[in-house]
Amino acid sequence: MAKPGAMSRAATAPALDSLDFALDRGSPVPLYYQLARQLEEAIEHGVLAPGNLLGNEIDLSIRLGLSRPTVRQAIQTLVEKGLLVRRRGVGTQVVHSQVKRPLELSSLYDDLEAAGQGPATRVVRNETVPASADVAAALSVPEGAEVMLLERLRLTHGQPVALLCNYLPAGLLALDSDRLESTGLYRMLRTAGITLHSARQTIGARRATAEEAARLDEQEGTAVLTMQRTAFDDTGRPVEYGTHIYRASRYAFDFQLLVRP
Amino acid sequence: MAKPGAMSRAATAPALDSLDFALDRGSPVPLYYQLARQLEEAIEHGVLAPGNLLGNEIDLSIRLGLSRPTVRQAIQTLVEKGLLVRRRGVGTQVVHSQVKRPLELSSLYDDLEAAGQGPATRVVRNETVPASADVAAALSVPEGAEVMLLERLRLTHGQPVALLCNYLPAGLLALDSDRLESTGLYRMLRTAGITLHSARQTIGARRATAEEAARLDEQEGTAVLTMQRTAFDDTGRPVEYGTHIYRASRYAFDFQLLVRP
DNA sequence: GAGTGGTCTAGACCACGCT
DNA sequence: GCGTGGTCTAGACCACTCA
Repeated sequence: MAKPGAMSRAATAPALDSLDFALDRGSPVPLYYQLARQLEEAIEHGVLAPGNLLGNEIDLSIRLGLSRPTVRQAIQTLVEKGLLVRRRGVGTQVVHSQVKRPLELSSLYDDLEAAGQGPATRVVRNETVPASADVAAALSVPEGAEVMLLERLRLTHGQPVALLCNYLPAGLLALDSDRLESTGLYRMLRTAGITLHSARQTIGARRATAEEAARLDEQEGTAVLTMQRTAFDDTGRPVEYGTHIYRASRYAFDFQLLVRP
Repeated sequence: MAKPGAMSRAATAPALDSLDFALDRGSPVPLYYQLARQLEEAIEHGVLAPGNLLGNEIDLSIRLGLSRPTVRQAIQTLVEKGLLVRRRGVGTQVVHSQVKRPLELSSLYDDLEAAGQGPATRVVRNETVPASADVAAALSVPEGAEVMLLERLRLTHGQPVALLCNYLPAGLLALDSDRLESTGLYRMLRTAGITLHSARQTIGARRATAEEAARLDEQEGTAVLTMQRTAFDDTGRPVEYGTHIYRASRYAFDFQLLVRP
């Protein structure tokens, strides 16, 4: 009982038979997505345990009244999320634990989420300034052109954690400081109709300057994490450039990588 | 002419008409993959310029003698790579530059590639040791159990860049120091039939200890980048745990994120 | 040899963005 | 309204794994 690994590797079609998936053909939500979502929940809730086989796709599609491609599409999204593994001639099984929650890329999402609600943010500066050389290069604007500068201090539990300095092309959107403190930059971009597509990041380390240390409540010379990021929208135009400094004693980048075959 | 953005946004079916894709139905390589590969090359070589529309999927499939789902599958893989963007009612177009080469996740791949050939690696220790508490927890083995310890120094241009300390479950594979210096750990894992599935990483910063500084040719107290990583195989079992230290003055993590809708 | 996922086809209807 | 991608169907054959 207490011995892990004592049971044989994979039970054939375990609790899956008794699972009833509720598919609503009237819903605007795609069927494959409804199925994927419910499979994901079953895995999260442990109804489908790690190592369990899913049963073959054809049976599944018959049982669910779906076509096989639709079922495959549902499974595929979970494979891409790292929750399921497909093997030819074997079947589809739930990944053996470990890989679960913090799937998404993160780093960007960390900040996305965090900016959304959790930690507090204090806007220190919010104004337009002429672009310096590096900012101009990152945003593809002429040097000296007006850009928006946004400087924020992020805190958790009343303690400063990071110093965020962001630059955006002038006139991209209205940056209301109050909304920024409660809503976060990326959410504001999205509601302004700007759909992010990709971002390039560099993470490094160095010692804090006296001013940085003071702002972060640390001693001069402590090690800090640095990050520069340029974010691009759908069309490939840069929409944001940021230079961030994180207090290494209170913050680390934590994320999960999926190895694509 | 020199004015960017002067041309209208997207030419309808530009050079694509004259592109001849060579699809070999006899090849074991899937058709969708052959097509994806050739589209990708066309984009890389600038035959398909950023902003160009691809022409609708149905015409494409007819022209190529493929079914629409197959063409979609090809396009889909490039969308996931960030090279193409699909818009309803508009079409599929090449992403506006910027996003190109260093697409893959990296960090892991950095090291994968780097370990493969580029920089030199010197194996400092290669032996079995009893697992300490943190190692035991990461590898899911009892504390004190034998594990392989691998300590390497990585150099570029004759300069030390990183101190890599890795732990693997005992008996997982034979670790030949010579091969490790020329082939890299991850490549050895793969050739040993171990297929990596995912990894959890934490990137932080701190000041170097005297010993670390000496090994990295730095002064005591410099800021260094730290990374801990646990890698899992297909079945979710941990196969490797690493604690790495990078010289911040010579190394930074550089990667690209794709924002999934 | 039996069973699995991997690929592929030839249609269909719908939702959305544009003009 | 028209054209686009988004979804879905009901089949088919192949390649691989395992007993």
